[in-house]
Amino acid sequence: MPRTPEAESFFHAVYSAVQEIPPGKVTTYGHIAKLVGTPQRPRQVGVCLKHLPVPSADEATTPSPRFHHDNVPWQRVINAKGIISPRSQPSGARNQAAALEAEGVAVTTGALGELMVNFAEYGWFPRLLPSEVAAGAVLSSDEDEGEESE
DNA sequence: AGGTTGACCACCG
DNA sequence: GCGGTGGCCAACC
Repeated sequence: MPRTPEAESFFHAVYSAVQEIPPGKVTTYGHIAKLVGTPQRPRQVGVCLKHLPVPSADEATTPSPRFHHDNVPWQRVINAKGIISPRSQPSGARNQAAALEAEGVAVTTGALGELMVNFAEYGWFPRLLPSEVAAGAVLSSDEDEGEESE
């Protein structure tokens, strides 16, 4: 859990943004960082997910946190190389891969055992969060899709 | 109270 | 295209 109010709001923003990734899609830490207005801190996005609280260890005694492991689709965030971050133990990445496959995302295994997802097929990279668009943010009509066709 | 680590990334050689 | 570097900042020694 964050120690300072700013950190808490940052965590909050990150979790909200991650919740907007559609099922069956993936994005990157860096993109989430951009979406929340701090493009230079992809690293802290990873920190946020790492510290994602468990749903409710004891629902009766513990105040259920607004964001937790079960309502924030952390598995839909991977690194900019299209690889599921191995972080420290491969088991974690395997677990994440399984969660993605469960929602229809194809995960391929590289020569070195890296678990990869094809951005061309599953990538989700909006300029603005859907919720912000709904809130009235106006985007210029000069949209342009720079989709790299693999 | 100071130093290191890390679910990262863009940039340069 | 790969390896090193700098920036970022919360968590953890």
